[in-house]
Amino acid sequence: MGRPTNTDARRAQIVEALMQVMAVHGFDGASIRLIAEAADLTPGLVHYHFKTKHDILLELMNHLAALLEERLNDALAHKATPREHLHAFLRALLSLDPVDRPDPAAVACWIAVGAQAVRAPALAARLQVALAGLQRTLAALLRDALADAGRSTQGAEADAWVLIAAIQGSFGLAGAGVAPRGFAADGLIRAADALIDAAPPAGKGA
Amino acid sequence: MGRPTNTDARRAQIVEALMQVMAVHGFDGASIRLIAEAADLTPGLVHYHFKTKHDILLELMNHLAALLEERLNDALAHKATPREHLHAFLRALLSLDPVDRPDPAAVACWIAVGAQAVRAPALAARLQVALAGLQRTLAALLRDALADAGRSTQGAEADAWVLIAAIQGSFGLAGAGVAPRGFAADGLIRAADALIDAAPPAGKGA
Amino acid sequence: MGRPTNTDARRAQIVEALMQVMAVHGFDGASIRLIAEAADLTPGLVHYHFKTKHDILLELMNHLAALLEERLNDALAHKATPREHLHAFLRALLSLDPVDRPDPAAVACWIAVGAQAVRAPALAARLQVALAGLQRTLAALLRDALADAGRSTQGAEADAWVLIAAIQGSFGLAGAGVAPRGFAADGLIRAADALIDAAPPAGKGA
Amino acid sequence: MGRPTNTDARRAQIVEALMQVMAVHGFDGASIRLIAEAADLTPGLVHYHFKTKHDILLELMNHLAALLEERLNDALAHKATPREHLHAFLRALLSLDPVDRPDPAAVACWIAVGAQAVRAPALAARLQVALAGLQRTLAALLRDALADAGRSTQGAEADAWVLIAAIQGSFGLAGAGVAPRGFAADGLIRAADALIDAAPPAGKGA
DNA sequence: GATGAATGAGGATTCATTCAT
DNA sequence: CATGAATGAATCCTCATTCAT
Repeated sequence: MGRPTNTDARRAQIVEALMQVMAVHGFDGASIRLIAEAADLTPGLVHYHFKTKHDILLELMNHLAALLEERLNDALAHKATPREHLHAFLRALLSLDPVDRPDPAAVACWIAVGAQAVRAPALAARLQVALAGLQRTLAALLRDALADAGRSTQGAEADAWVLIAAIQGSFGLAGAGVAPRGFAADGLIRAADALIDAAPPAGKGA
Repeated sequence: MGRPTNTDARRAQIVEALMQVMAVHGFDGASIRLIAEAADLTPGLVHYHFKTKHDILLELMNHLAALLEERLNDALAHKATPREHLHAFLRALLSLDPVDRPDPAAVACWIAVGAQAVRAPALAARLQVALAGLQRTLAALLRDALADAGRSTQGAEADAWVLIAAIQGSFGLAGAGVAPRGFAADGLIRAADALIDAAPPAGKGA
Repeated sequence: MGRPTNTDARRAQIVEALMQVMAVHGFDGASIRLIAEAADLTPGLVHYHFKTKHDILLELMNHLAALLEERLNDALAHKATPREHLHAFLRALLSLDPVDRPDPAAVACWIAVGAQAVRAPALAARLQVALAGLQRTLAALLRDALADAGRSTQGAEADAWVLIAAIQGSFGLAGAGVAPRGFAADGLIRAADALIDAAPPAGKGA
Repeated sequence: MGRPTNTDARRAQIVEALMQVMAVHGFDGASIRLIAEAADLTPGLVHYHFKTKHDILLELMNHLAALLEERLNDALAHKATPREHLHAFLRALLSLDPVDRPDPAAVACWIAVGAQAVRAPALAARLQVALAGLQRTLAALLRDALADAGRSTQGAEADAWVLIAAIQGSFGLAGAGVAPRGFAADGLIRAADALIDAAPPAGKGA
């Protein structure tokens, strides 16, 4: 039966390496040589496991999406009032939850992946799926909180997109060193609360 | 005596070409050859007018900042109620105002510039200045609207940053083809209104 | 497992190619393309084995120094009277010994390397080591010959430098096609003899 | 009659600039831009006065030859004993005469020109003429000194070449930072004296 | 699986030279 | 005379990818 395959481990190793390198150098700056060095492998071996550099990026996208989903599930596991639930979720997304501090490289990559998606349709498709999932979860949480506050849930869908845009944007601002450090989590929670509180009362049929 | 200078025109031409190419290929993908072709010049001439490719990017950043400022001033020129003022401003930023549709390339570039700023301190500095200016304007508008609504203006600064993050983020989402087309302007205006309506009443000293 | 290395052979091949090309075109004229052609390799491969062109030059310097040392040792191996020893050494350096005619490219390179050393500190350092070793050997031979002739050995150090300067200079003159062909060896041996014969007698402790 | 020509002054200015730049960067490193900057001119104007970069080098060679000749004449003007005469001449060549310290750039250029002469026949020819003139002068001085010392003048021609080689070589060693600073003048004068003192007596017919 | 040599295209940049003004 | 734009070839070097071992 020969030697047991280590392909999965190697692929994970390479994807992780791309994430680290890409966080610093961007996708174009992440040469196969740098990736191989970060993974402690040879360039040739990288291409044995991935046909092209772009394929590594696709797998990294999957990896990031999985990390995100995991984080979401963690946030949803804690039972609390709907509004606290929403707060916990936003904090988790923005990585400020003190219990579980994630890889800052993942955040940096998220921006880089977004920039790259403009010109890589396959990547954009995967990103869209991940974000759509995120939006669904967020919208559900919003609906719960709105209902709990006796408000119409009609705007939940759209509000969820706005919050996601704000999250995505605050990653970018943080990456560029713009905006006061730490404004994001507090600001977003304020905004979410405002969206709930300013929603029209549930009332008629809506 | 001597040949008249056309440097300013040429530089503008090259910056414009970088913007067009960068919107499609990103900064790293915008080779001097592509830029030169887009500007209908020789690669050598591009380097005659700009010492390095990065210098073109810096000038493009200035150009984008100028476009932004112009758009801001236009938005502020129209007199109206404070809230309408704010709405007009947000619409202008998101380029959905039917009167004055801007180059979509500028929007695409804005994202690419943000991604590049992580690795280019000079660029990040320029971006920071531009965004800080934008935040000041937005905060002022918010304050007016809050005051007019009899609300405390205390949160205006922070709220302005959140709105900017949301704007920046919606550019990114749009670029990646994520999120329903056109959600941005309506969503952001809803959010801005919510932030105003949910603010505590002005009242006691706060 | 894995492909066997041929780096050492390739590097030697490239260094040799640089030597041939440099002898004709100088260092600046020795483009990577020319070097690769001379070595029958691709330009890319040259850079696979040497990070920069300057690195090839450094290794060439080492190569030349090794060739020199080899030649020196050969010359010192033949036993004879001290003065004959010195003559053999000078002839060997000037490459006129009919028994062992060296690569004229090596001589041409020696001049080019000297000219380049002005601008390349690392190269200058290596050159200095090689020449200092040469001077030590030459001074020792001079001392032997002086002692054998009953002369003071005090000036041996300085005289060795003068001889080295004359050797270096005659390479240059030969390269430029100046000076009668073949003047160098005879002239230098005459000069060495004169320096010995004109030295003050050993006598008092000096 | 129009504006008076300033061509000669401009050409001299450019030649001088090449000398300064070449002393630091070598001939290949001396770009037209650098030369123009050093001469406080525009690149275009440089090519108005010289068809090619190589032409400037040729004129520089002439300039250096003229400087050399001037220096020789100065040295020969001082009357003294033949041997003192020779000493003065050597000191003058090696630029250690405290009365008239020359441009160190000229010395640095001299080496660079020599290295370039290998591949520029026209340059080599001019260099040859200059050095042959130098050799004639030096041989004459040697002959005087030999005759004055009652020695045969037969070896004067060859000895002059050796001294020139030593001078040329010591420039190179100095440029590369090799050899003890200042060894050159003293060493060469010692060598010249030795060549005279060790020459056979004039005697029979020589 | 793994190594490392090899390739070829393409990257930014420099530069001598020409020429319109 | 002088300026400065313009050109095109050549520069070194990097890189994703392939392949022999």
